[in-house]
Amino acid sequence: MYKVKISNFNLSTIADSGQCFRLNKVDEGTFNLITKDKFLRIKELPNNYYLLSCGKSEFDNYYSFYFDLKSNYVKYIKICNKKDKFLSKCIEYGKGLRILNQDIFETIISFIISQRKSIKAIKTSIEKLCKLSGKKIVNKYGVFYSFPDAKSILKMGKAKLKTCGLGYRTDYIYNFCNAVILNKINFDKLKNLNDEDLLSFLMSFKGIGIKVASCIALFAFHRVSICPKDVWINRVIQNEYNGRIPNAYIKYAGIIQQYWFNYYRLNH
DNA sequence: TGCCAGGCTTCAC
DNA sequence: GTGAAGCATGGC
Repeated sequence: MYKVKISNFNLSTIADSGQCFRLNKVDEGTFNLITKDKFLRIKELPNNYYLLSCGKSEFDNYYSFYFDLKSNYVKYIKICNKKDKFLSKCIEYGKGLRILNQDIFETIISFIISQRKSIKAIKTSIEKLCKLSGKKIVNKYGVFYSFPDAKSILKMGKAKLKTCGLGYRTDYIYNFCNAVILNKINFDKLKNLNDEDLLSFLMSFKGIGIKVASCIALFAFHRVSICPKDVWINRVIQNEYNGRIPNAYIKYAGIIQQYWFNYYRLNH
């Protein structure tokens, strides 16, 4: 167990933000997080303290980066034009938001699943996938399942994979996993690509278009200028900004859109 | 119960 | 290059 103080951090907001799908509230102030094959229990304590089920070294080496705790969100928030009442409202509403650094493979599969699904439905599909092909994790908090790797997903076969409620996305996922094994894709090397090349690489796979590629680039590669445009963000841009993102926001458009998304999705 | 969801591919034009 | 049709399924 490790107790640590974290400022500008709100687990409920992050859990509802649609960037990760396995951070779940189990009780008021208590959350479970499964990333890849790791389980974490987090409990909120008074005065911005948190009790984590991991040790200090795991926190320093993994979760501090995962939750993007080294970034200064006050700096990001300052970009907001004070006259922009809409964004100010979104930022106030989304206080404690973080753009996570998630596992690349897990993020790719999760966002292929995400297309034309509600967040609730995405979570259901992902849990089924993990239960059918992930590794069992048993601890004092319960029974959980790791996020499977490409090999485990392929081993299931298409028919079983489809029972995760994937519909026409089944082939996309199956083919991507096949490519991972056959082409021996080195995910770490992708980190060296510039934004444009990274998006092109991701979009070379069937089932990954500009929106899904942008989500992957932002939520797994931390490309904070890339702005995924889904139905909600398009509505915001149309209804609040006359169809165009203000120039001042372009550098951190990925972060700005996350505040927009959180607010707009839950208030319209 | 019909409509919508963190869209993409395919096919006209 | 742009626009529209078709797509599987869960959740509300």
